[in-house]
Order: sequence, then structure tokens, then C-alpha cells
Amino acid sequence: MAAKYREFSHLDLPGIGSAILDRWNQEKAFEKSVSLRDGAPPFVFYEGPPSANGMPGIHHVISRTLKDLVCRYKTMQGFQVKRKGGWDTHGLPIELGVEKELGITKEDIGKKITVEEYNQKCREAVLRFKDKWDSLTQQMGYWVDLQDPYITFENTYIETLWWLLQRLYKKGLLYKSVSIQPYSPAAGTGLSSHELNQPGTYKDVKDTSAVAMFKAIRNSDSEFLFAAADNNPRAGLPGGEEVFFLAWTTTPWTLPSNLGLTVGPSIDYVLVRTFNPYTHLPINVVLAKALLPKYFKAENENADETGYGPDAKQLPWRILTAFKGKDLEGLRYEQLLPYAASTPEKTGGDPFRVLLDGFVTVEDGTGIVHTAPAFGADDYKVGRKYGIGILTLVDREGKFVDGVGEFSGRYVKNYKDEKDYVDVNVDISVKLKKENRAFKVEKYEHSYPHCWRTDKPVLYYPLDAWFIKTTAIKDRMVALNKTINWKPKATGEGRFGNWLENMVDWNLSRSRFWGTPLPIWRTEDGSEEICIGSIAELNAEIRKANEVLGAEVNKNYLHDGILDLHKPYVDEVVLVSPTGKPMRREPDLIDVWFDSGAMPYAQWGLDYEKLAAGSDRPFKAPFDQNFPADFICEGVDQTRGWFYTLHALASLLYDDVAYKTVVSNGLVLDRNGNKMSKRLGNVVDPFQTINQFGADATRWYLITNASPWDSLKFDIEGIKEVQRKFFGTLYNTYQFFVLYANVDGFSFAEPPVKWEDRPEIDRWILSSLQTLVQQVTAAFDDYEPTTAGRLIDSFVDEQLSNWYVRLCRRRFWKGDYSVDKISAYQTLYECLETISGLIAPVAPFFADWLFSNLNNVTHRHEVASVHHTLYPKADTSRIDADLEERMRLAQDASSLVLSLRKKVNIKVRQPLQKILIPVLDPAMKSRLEKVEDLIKSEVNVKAVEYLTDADGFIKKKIKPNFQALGKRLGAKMKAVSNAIAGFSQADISRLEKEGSYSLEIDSEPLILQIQEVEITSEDIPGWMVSSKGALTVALDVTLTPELEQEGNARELVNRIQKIRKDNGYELTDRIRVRFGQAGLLETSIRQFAPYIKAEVLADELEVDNNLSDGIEIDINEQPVTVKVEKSA
RNA sequence: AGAUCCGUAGCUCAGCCUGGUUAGAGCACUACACUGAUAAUGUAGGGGUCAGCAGUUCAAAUCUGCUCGGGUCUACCA
Repeated sequence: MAAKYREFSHLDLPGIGSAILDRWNQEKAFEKSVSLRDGAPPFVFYEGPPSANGMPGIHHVISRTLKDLVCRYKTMQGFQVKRKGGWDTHGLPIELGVEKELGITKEDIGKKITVEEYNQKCREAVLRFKDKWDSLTQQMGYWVDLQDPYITFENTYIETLWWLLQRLYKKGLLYKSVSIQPYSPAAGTGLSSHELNQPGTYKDVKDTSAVAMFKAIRNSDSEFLFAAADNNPRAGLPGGEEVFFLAWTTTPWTLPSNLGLTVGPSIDYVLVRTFNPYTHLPINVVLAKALLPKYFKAENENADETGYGPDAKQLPWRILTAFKGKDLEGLRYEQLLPYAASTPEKTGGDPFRVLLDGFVTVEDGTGIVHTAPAFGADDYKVGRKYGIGILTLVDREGKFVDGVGEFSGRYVKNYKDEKDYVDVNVDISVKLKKENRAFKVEKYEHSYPHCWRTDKPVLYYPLDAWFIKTTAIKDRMVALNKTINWKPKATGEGRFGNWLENMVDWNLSRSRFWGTPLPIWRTEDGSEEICIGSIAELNAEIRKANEVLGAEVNKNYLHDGILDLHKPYVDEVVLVSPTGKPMRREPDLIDVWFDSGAMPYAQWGLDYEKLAAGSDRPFKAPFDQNFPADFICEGVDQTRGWFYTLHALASLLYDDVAYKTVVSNGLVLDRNGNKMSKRLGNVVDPFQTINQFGADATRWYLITNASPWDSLKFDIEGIKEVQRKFFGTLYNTYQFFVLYANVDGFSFAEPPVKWEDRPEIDRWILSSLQTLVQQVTAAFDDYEPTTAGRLIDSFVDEQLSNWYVRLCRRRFWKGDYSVDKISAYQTLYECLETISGLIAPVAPFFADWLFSNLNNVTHRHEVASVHHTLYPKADTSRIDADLEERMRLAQDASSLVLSLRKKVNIKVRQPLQKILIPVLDPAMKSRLEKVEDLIKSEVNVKAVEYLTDADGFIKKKIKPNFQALGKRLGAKMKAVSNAIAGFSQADISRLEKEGSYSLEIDSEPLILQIQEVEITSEDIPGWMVSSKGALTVALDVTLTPELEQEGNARELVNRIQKIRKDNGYELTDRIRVRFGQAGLLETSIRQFAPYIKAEVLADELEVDNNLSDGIEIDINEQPVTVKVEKSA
């Protein structure tokens, strides 16, 4: 006897998950799935390194599911997919975590704790939750190489980063410059954007704001302004009045550092004649037209000026001329607040001009932006563009430097908690008022960032930093991006494309402790520097410096060389310049995003032989086969993170893309659409979910519920549904199969039944299966797993389970082990086996469980795991579109009949005589004839009759084919549509007979073709009908005595089967059935005895009027006693 | 503020690219049925101004523009 298929008492997905996981671990299934493809073409995948200093959440499960399913799919497609894992180990979140844990702040590092100790703490914290992550990886079925991951803090990794930095340095792409960064004077430190985004840093504060007046200088460029003033002299006053540009600021302390005024090139500006409300002097001012109402009342336009004086409440004003911002470009103005420290020479540029830039808006202020390059990123940028220089009149403590007159030494904000601090901004404003240089001064409430440690307002301040000149290859990056396959497309074109268009140079510098040190050593005056590219190079330089500079220098690093590339060790190293001067390391660390963006190279490390040979890609094997990546996948939040840094580095280093396809998945929200956060307590624990529902159900839910790039509202109920609906159905189908296969000993031992010997329904489900394989493969190839999953879902539910199995049930338990039965087994087996392959990428555990349960009996595959097989390939020769179409007809027809039965309340078990189906053309008839038997047995009728035109019974309905007609007719569509609606039955048959019909529309002739309308049957007079689309079905509901007898017989069979089951008999047990007094049922029993006996496997069936015991049952309101026993 | 995604039944989503006349599934709810797959299944029912407004068109859930609401990213700026 052949081995038996395993049977189960119930579906236990978590149990299947852990059992299969154990087996994978024992058999090293993952390693094998890779090594089996040795020599096959590679499919390259990069793992974006997670940071293991926090617990993994459910949102990590979705992107890892996507990564995993693509890699599994490609492996099954015959590619070799290596997946090296990795850990992101540097960076601010780790440092902040450690600081919090130790209860220290940044300032304490190096004081209360040494840098060495601090970094040791970071190193320990980094992989704190590595176990949890590894465990999640395993339990969710994510196949990735955890044995040999790349770790960003390791020397080999950092060394590669150094080499890459050196390559950039040699290309002239690495430079040091000032940038304007958020800076906390109170804490004496720059702040990262991350720190600035801490909750509570933005506060609403009231600041003194001022609209300052910058006096225009009259020259040929500005003549049009002055001329407009001169040509409109005020009554009683001569011409030659002053013209001012109005500019608003909420930080008057930046006004002494003003070097420019920026306007929007296409914004409308006006020159307004009016008075200074403080000094009451007549003035002319320039501001954006759209902002006039902020400063002037409409009713005072062109008001009488002669009466204006100190006591006047209303400010008269008059527009003298209008122009665009671009007309102002280059106009010069007098410096607002000249001091010794702010002479034009000290600016290092050509200041006090009007500049153009797109960032100017007319939302606030005057539409003219006061530009102090030192204290605003936009200001700095536009200042550089125009070369107006830079003035930094405030020091790092937040107070004015010497040489700013009465303001020198005063803090620009109350940074020292002085009790009687006098706001310098007020004093500056007062000074401007007195000097006829302020147009409006008022308190203004706005939101302003504060240092999250000191609670003091942040300044934007110029700080030294190292940059990568990404802007140099911006166009190339844009061009390369166009070759990348983005999923979804819009993220690449929109979010990422826009980001590239507006890119700025990459600020690499971080003044922190735990990270990759910048490998640049400089002389004190900055005139000489070296960028180190490898450990060997550094060690050589260390020795050289020791020889040149003296025996004490670097003496700790002479013997073994440098052993750890982190701070503080690298900072102790002093190198020597070609001219013999000492060089010290630039103190910065580099942005952690460089760490991860460089992983394509650094994950392998440097190959010293290639390095010595001068290769421009000196990375260890298998780098050459693993660049660029075919596929990467992370959350959309990485668009400007990892996706960008990978792209930037590949473009900069090798003028190439780093990845060919990138999938960015959306966020996982809670069921109400809120972001998951610890604070709200709505985070979902992935371990709990997997333990409760299994990884497969979780993965299937995440993938099929919504496109991966849409944000997903995570709801446990959805997983339950997937579990019940999809896996439950598939499990049931499997159970059904093995129930009978075990009885019959089916083990696929027989040769496949020939195609032409298989019944229609087998050919149908196999054809549908091939179609499914085709569609699923296309969807996966297009990185559309959601579509793939949903296709499989509906196939399993609607086609396989609810049609094929339902209709074929009898074939499995009835009769001998015939060709038909074997065909049924082979067909269903093939469906199950193919589905196990199809779902393997998404539901890896269940797929393997199903596969091995089947394969352990049949041994059709030599490999032990579905993940080692090749993905199912569609056999297109089996696809029969017409067959699939007529099966749809059968399904529709059955559904219609069942609904008719429902209407007249005749149960399906009661046979009926016939149904009528009107057929509109011979093709439809022949299709229906081929599936007639299926319909008959499904709806329990004896006959199907077809009604054709000739019978004259059918009442027809006509409707325009809008798609066909609309193209031809256009605007006449409505009229024609109305005409068609008015067609009589005679009109319709004439059209059918002649193939065309002449109409007159708006007194123009029009020939209507038969294919331009849709004709359907509407009604069969005197019958109950129901229709769907072109299909109409009528049911004969007449019950003859014969039919009723048969109905009774079927009812009896049904009851006896139930009793068999209640008694716990085996499927194959033979029985003996005796009835008590049966009354009217006796006829049924006698007439249908052979049928009943065959159905219930009875050897004997008799009526015994003296039967005293047995079960009372009720057959169509006829009580009868029945006794069922096993045959002797 | 900019960019982008989303808005269709009580809930989760198809359909939109390529416009075509009763807008579909599943879940949930109600009723009835089925019963050798049974913690399954079928049928029927209620439930929609396809976020809103305007435009293009003979025809708009579908194309265009604007507005509103939600998410994310970037920025926070005079």
C-alpha cells in the first residue's frame, strides 16, 4: 500500500509555521536554495540595514515580506539570489539612547565620561535587540543571510568608506565650506535636523518685528523709480524725494548683518508715495502689490496729503508706478546700519544690492526679503549666487561682536537668563524709528525653533562643514534616475525627481562621537591636507610622521598600527605634511547616511591585491557580480534617505545606478488610520501577531489587502479573514483531496490521463490554472504582488473550491478507480501542487507544508522544498479561452436557476423537469450544449431546452453599443439612442434579418449596422425568467408525481447519509437500512431502491412495518422511522 | 509652504492608465436554503449625490483645473 497523505484535525497556521521553520533549519533550506543555483545568472538584492537598537515593529514586517517574496520568486525563476544581511550601527539615535540611559548630555562626553568609554557604550547598545530582530526574521520567514552580515562599525567597513571618500576627494568632489545650520548658542552646539524635530522644539513666541526702510541709491538702473516720484510731485514740495525698499524681519538683530534684499522675479511690485508714520516725513516706498492692504487702508488711497501731520490718524498713499521684481535686480541701496565691523570691505563681496530668487513669497512681510547670508540658509544661498559676501556680527555665544557700536557685547536673545535683560531687538527698532528707517514695528507671534535641551531659541548660524559636491553631477543623477524602475512610478518621478532637481550639496559633517570619522588630516592653517584611503596608508603615514616629527608622536600606534578607526584613537594620530608640518584630523564624523549609501561596496570590504594593482573598484568578491542591484525595497520615508544616498554615491563614484528597480512601500497605520506610536499605544507587536495567526496569514494579508505603496490600515480582523477565507479554503480543498486519495490509494502512480480523455471540467480547471499561472507570473514580474495574490485568492475560492470541487465531489467518492476518477485525482493534485508553487513567495510556510504533504507521497519532485523547485510555468497549449468562456456561461446559468428556485421555494434536492434558455446565435447554443450536463447536475434538472428565434417565443431587448456607435456618431448619439429605444419587436427582427437598418436622424439618413447594437432576450411569456447580461434562463416549476417521488428518494439519501455520519461510520463501511411504516414514501423507496442503495452503500434496504426502534425522520412532511446498521 | 499618495457601500478594497449608459467584490447585517469539504457553502435583501465644485465631451467614478479632508516626506523662511 502506498504511503498516505497526512490528514489533520484542523488548520493550525502557527503550528505549520514553526514545524516548517524547524525543518528549514535542520535541512539548511535557505542555504540550499542559494547553492542550488550556483552558476545560474544572479539576481542582485541589497538589504537596507536596519538599526538594531530598537524593537522591530509590524511595519518592518511589510517591507521585509516584500523583499523576501521578490527574492524567493526570483530564486524560483532560476536566478541565484544572495541576500547578505546588514546592520546600521552608527548615528544620532544610538547616541541619544545611550545619553538617556547614562543620564548625561553631549557636553558631559569627554568630561564625566571619556570618549572611549562612551563609544564602548554605543557599541554595546547598537546590537542590543539583535536577538529580537533575528528572531523576527526567522519567524516571519524572511530568508536573509544572518550568519555573515555587514556591520557598519567594523574596521573593514569603515576602511572601505574611507577609500570611497578618498576617491571623491581625488575627483575634487569633497570640500570644506561654511553652511548655515541650526545652532544653539546656549548649548554651544549645532543641532541636527533630527534634534530640531523633537517634540516641543517649535514654540509660539512673540518677537519684535520690524519693517525696515532701505534707502535706494539713484543711478541709471534705478532712475525709473526716482523719475516716477519726480513726475508726480506733491503739492507744495519739490521733487527729488527719497525712495526706500521695505523689508520685514522678525529678527531685527540680523539687520546689522544685512547685505542684500531679495525679491521674486515675477512678483508685482509698486512704488507708493506716502509718509513715515513715525517721523511723518514724506517718503516713497517699494513693496509687493499684493501686500499693500497689510500697510495701507483702501479708503486712504489718493487721499489728501496736505493735511497729513503728526496728529493725523490716517496715512494717505498713492501708487506711482508698478513693475516686476526682475526690474529691480541689481539696484543698490545704502547700508542700513553701518559700523566699524561691517564695512563693505569686511563682507568679502559686493553687498547692498537687490537680488532675485524664487523663494520669495507674498504671504508675509513686504515681498522683499531682508537678506543676511550668515543667518539663513536661503539668504546664504542667494547671497552666494550674487557674491554679496557674508557678515557674521554675532559670536557663538549669541552676542554682538566688537565693532557694532552700542550693540557690541549684547546678547541677541536672553541666553544667560539675565534678570533685567533688555531686548536688543527693541533697541534696534527704536534706533531705526528715530533715523527714519522703520516703517512699522510691532510684536509678532510666530512659531520658532528652540533647542530641545536648553529651551532657548535657536539661531541659524554659519558653521564649518565638509560637503560632497553632488550638485556637480545633478543632471547626470537626474538622467540616471530616469533609467530606474520605480514602484510606484510617481515616487521616482515626483518625490524623488523633485528632490534631485532641488538638490544641494551633501553636508557630511556631524559633530558627534559615535560614527565614521572623516579621514582628513590638515595643518593648522589649513594650507595642507591629506585624505586617507586605507588602513595601510594610515599606518604608513603614522610611521612617517613619527620619523619626521619626533619619537613621541603616534608612539601608541607604531607597533600594531591603528586597531580601531573610531574616535578617540584616530584623533590621537598626528600626520605630517609634505613641508614637514603636523596635521591633525578634522574633528567631524560623517553623516550615517553615507554609511548605508556605501553598502554596495563596503559590505564586501577592500581587496588589498586589487587595491595594490590600482583598481578603481578594489572591493572583495563577489562585488563584481553584485553591482548594481536588480532590486531594493524600503519604506517611502527612505526616498530622501537610503534611496538618495545609494543613488548619489553610485553616480558620483561610478557614473552608474546603484539599483535598477526600487519598491517603496507605504506606512503601516492602525485600524483607524493613525500612525502607530508608542505614545498612542497602538503599536502592533509582530511576534504576537505571528504567534497567533501565523506568518503566512500575516504576510498574505499585508500583501493582498492594499498595494504595498499605499499606506495600510492594519486590522487584526483582516488577518483573521485571510486565515479563514484563503488558507481555510485551500486547507479544506487539500483535506478533501486526501480524504479520498487515501481511500483509493492515489499516489500519481498512473501515467497522466491523456488530455483528450479528460472530461470537460478537468480541462477547464487546468486551462484556468494555466491562465492563472500566466497572470500571476506577469504580476510578479511587474513587482505587483498585490495583483498576484488577489488572482490566486479568487482562483482558489471561486474556481477551484466553489466550482471544480463542488461539481466533482461525486467523482471522488463514487464508483471504481476508473480513468475518470484518476483524471479527477490528477487534476486536483496538479492544481494543489501548482498553487503551492504559486503562493510560495508570499506564504512560504504553508506552501512548503502543502508541497511536502503532497510530494512525500508522490515524489514527483526530487527536491524536498517547494522553494527549491522552479516557479510554475504556464503551459499555453492547455489554455482554451472558449472553454473558460463557456464555463462562465454554465456558472452564470446555474446561478440564475438557483435564484429562480429560491424565488419559488423549491429546494435543489427536488428534481425539476427542465429549463429553457433562449439562444441568440448558434455559437452560444453550441457552447451551452457542451456544459449542459454540468448545469443539469448542479441545479438538479432533467433537461435543457434551447429556444431559438424560430420558435417566436422570445421577446427581445435592444440597446445601442455605445462604444462602437459613439465613435462613429459623436454628437448624434443621443438622437440615435432615443430612436433605438423606440424599436418594436418587428424593427429588431428586421435589423437582425437584414443586418442593417435605415434611420432618419435630424432629417439625415443613417444606416445602423447590426454590430452597433446589443440585442438580448428579455422575456419568455408565461415563464419565470432571470437574466444576467446576454444570458436568460427560464425554469419549469411544474412538479409531477414522478418528480416528487424522486425528490423524496433524494431526501431519504440525505438523511441516511447524515445518520451514517452521526454514527461515525467509515466512508467505505457497508450498511443495512430498514424503514418502519412508510406510508406514501413507500412508493419512492421501492421505485428508487437501487439508487438509494448505491448512494448510501447499502447492501439491504427494506420496509419493515413492525420496526420498533430507529430514528424518527421527516421527509417532505412525511414522518418515517429508519434504522441504520453496519452490514454484518 | 512645496512635493507626493489617498478619498468609491457601515468596514477593507477592485474599477480610473485606454471615458460608453443598472459602479463591483469580500467582510459585517438580515432572511432562506444546502449538507459524505461542515468552525465550510449557496441564494436573496438592504446599503453609494464614486469627497466637493467647475470644465472638456454626444457621454465622466474614469480626462483637466480648483477646493476640502487624511497620510507621508521636505522645509520652517524674511
